[in-house]
Amino acid sequence: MAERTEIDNFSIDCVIFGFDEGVLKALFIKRNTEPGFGQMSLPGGFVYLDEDLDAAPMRRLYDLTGLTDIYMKQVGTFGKLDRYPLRRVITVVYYALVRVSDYSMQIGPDASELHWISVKKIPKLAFDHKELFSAALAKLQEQVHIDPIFLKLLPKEFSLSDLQDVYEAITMETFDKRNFRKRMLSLGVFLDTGRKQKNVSHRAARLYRFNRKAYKKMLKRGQMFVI
Amino acid sequence: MAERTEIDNFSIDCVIFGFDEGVLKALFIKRNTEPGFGQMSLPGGFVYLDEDLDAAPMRRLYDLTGLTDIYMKQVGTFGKLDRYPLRRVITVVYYALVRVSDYSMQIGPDASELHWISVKKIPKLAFDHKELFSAALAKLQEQVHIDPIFLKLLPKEFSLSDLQDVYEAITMETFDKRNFRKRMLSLGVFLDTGRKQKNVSHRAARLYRFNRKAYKKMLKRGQMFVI
DNA sequence: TCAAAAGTGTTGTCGCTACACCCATGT
DNA sequence: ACATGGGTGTAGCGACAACACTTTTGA
Repeated sequence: MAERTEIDNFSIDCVIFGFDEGVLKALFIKRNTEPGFGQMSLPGGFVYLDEDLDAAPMRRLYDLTGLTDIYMKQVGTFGKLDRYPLRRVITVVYYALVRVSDYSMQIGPDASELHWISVKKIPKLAFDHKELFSAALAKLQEQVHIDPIFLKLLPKEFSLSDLQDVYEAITMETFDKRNFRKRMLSLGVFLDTGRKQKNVSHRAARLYRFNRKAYKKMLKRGQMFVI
Repeated sequence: MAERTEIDNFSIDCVIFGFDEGVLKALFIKRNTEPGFGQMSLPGGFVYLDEDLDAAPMRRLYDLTGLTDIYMKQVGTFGKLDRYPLRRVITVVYYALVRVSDYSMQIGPDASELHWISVKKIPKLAFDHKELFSAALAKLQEQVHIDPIFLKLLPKEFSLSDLQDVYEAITMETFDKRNFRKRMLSLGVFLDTGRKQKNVSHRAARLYRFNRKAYKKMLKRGQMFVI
């Protein structure tokens, strides 16, 4: 591949959220270069001069994990003078949502170690990455009421308990099971597949599928995923 | 003033909202340089290398209008390759809220003309500024339910009708007068000053003032300005 | 038979909506 | 006296919160 020019005072950082066994996690890199050697940080990188801004985080995520077609959303842009020690760098933060089960680990050249870490147990991060991460989490918590975010975190077929687990993990609240189900089913966007869970050591749950057409109608009715 | 280095592929643009006689307006510049000569555009400019990102739109607004201490909020960052004809420029959009009555016109060197234009009658704009403007308006429409935005648009003392006018102008909806007042007064954050309008050719309205302490309590109760 | 999670209805309360007329003031 | 906006109350309905037990399945 030919060398491409980077805009070297302009970067992107990604907060990659995944959902794993009822826990909301994010993907971090242990830095193996200075500055910040040995510290955890968000995966990020510079933007190429001949690359759309929104393409940069996608490319970075692909290099890191091999995943494509990932849902990404811009969180905000951070540009304090001292946020990066070597020089002045403005960064745009994105969050991504991935199914951890789809995820295939591919360690790129500048990522010595990748770690999924629970959002409730975030360690000290390099530079101002804690602030970037918090902004992304706050944005996700806003969006969960507006968009069908669970779609990007759950498999195609899922139980209502899975759904509730996602909502509880993101909002950090707990909900009454009956009220939650009533509310979700009343939206009319979940289709009972007739199938059930297999190989579970308890009563098997019904599996549902999201119905996009019904979702469009729901939006026209002005309904949301607010709980 | 000493010359400062600009980051020349990185700019900010401002959508400056004002409220004037019941109409929500935004401030535009008629460009007097190429590219886009003669077209309306958002006030914007480059970021200095030794300047915090968030300081840049404040500086630009000050140069343009002489106003300081203005409420500003980041809308988003736009970075398509072809968005600016001369070269690759990534731009961060901010919106600002000003009281048109406070506003003192000061035309800077690269602004041949400034115009307040109703958000319902936006003309063709230079480059991708229509998209930037629309994003800012959408953000404002979200925020109006969350933050006491009217404070930045109205004088210190205002009538409930003024308040309703602001909400209707921003949301582009109309509300029942009785329900609107009931709702707003029930929040307990508006203090009757005992004063009334002067020199109006109809019954004078009571003037209210916003109570910040009561507002903090309201937030703790989890209430919002949703209508 | 036990453990673990799935699944299921009702009732009360509170908040929202809809709706129409009289009042104060300046011209 | 008239035009203009200011100011007020109620009733019905619908949405949400609170709440506990039975069912299914595999180990």
